[in-house]
Amino acid sequence: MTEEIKVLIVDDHQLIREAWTAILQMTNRIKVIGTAETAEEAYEVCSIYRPEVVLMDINLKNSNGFDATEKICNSLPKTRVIGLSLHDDVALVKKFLSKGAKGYLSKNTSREELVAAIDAVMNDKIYLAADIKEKFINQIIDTEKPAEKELTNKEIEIVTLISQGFTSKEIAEKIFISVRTVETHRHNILKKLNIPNAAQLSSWAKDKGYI
Amino acid sequence: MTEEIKVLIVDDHQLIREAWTAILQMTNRIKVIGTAETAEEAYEVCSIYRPEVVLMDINLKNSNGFDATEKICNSLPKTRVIGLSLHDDVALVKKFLSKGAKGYLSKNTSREELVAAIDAVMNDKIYLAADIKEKFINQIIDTEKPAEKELTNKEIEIVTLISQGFTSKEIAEKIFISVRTVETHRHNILKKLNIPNAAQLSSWAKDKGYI
DNA sequence: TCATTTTTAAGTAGTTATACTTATAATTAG
DNA sequence: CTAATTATAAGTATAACTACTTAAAAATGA
Repeated sequence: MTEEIKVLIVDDHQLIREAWTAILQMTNRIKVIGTAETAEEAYEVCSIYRPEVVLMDINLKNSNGFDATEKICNSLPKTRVIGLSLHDDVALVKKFLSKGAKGYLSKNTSREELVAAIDAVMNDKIYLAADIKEKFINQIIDTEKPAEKELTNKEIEIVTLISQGFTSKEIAEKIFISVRTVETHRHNILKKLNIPNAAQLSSWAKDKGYI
Repeated sequence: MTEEIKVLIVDDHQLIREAWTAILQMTNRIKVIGTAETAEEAYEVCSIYRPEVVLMDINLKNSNGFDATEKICNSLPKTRVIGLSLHDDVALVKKFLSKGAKGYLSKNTSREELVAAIDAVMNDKIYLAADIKEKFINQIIDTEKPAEKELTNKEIEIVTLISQGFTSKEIAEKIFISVRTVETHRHNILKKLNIPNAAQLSSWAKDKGYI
C-alpha cells in the first residue's frame, strides 16, 4: 500500500470545490488536504502544506491562475500543477504548460481520467486530456492558417477592458496611459487576432475566458 | 425512513456531472437516477424515468436550458427543476422561475445548501440561494433604475448579429433592410438595456445566451 | 552587452457608432 | 375596430473606432 497522494483543489466556486473533493476522496489513494479560492490563497496553502498535486482552475475571479502556477512551480518544484478549464484553447494550454504545469484537463474529462492524470504527474509524466491532445494535433495539421499570435500582458489587460465595454478614453483614464496608446494597442490587438471590431473581440474574449 | 429522492443532473461537462453525482450520493436520501448533457436528452430522460428533482445548468452548449425547463415543467408538473448557473443575474433567474422552475442556485452555494434546496422543493417550496436572494432584494431597493425592458424579436435578431461583430451595413445587407433601420434598432436596443456600446452589448448577449 | 520585443505616443484619414428627433406603414392586442 | 406597439426609414450632429505609419523609451532575453 502506497501512501496517500496529497492534493490541493483551487477553484472559485464552492460547489465545484466540494464536488471535486468528493470524487477524489472516493478513491482511498488520494487525500484532498485542502481547497483554495484565489491564486494567493493557493500559493500560501502550498507553501505550508506542500501538496504533491494541485488542481488549478484557470478562470479564477480576480487573477488568472497563470501567475499562481508560475510561482508555485518555481518555488516548490516538487509540486505538480494540473490545469482545469472550461475553455480548451490550445494557446492557453501551451502558455499554462510553459509556466511549469504538468498537466491540463478540460471539464469534459471523466472521473477516471482525473485520477489517471494525477497518477501520471506523480510518475513525472505530462498529462493532457484526450480532447486537448486532439486539438493540439489539429492545429499542427492546419498549416494553412498561421498560428494565432499571442497577446502581450498589456494587450490582454486592454482586451479585457474593451470587451467589458469601456471606451479608449475610459481605459486611458483607468490605467493612466494616453488615449493614443490605448488606440495603438487596440489596433495591434485587432490586427494580431484578425478581428474587425470591438463587438467581435468581446465575443472572442469571453470564449477565451479573459472576462 | 422516507424513500430516496430521485434526481436528474443536466450539465454539459462530464466532470461536473460526475462530481455532483458524487456529492449527492453521499447522502443516502438522494439517488441520482441519471445525467443528461443536452436539453433534449434531459427532456427524454425525464419523460421516461420521472425524476422528482432536476438539477439544470442554464448554460448548456447549444440550447440555454430555458426551453427544456419550460417543456419539462409543462408536461411533467410533478418534476421540480432547480437551476444552476455561474452567472447569477437577477433577470435570468426571474425568467427561469417564470418558466416553472422551483429553485435557483449559484455555483457559490455549498453542498449543504444543494441538499437543502432539494429538500425544500420536495416540500413544494421555492428555493433561492442566499446570494441570489440578496441580489433580488438589492434590485428592489434600487428603485432608481427601472426594470430592464424586454427586447422585441427583431431587436434580438439584431443584437445577435451586432454581438457577432457585424457592422450595421453588413446586417442591413444580410437581412434586407435599410442601414438606417438597423441603426435605429441599434439605438433603441442600447437605450432599452442602458448599455453604452456594442462591445458591452456583445458581452451581455453572451451572458443571456443569445449567441 | 546587444538585439528583440514591448510599451509608450502621435499623425492623418476614413469609417462606424451613438444620441437625439421625427415619421409612416405594418402588425398586434384588447 | 381601435389603440398600441413594432418595424421601417431618414435627418443632423458628435463621438468613437479602425487603418496605417512613424518613433522612441523601457523592458526583456540571450
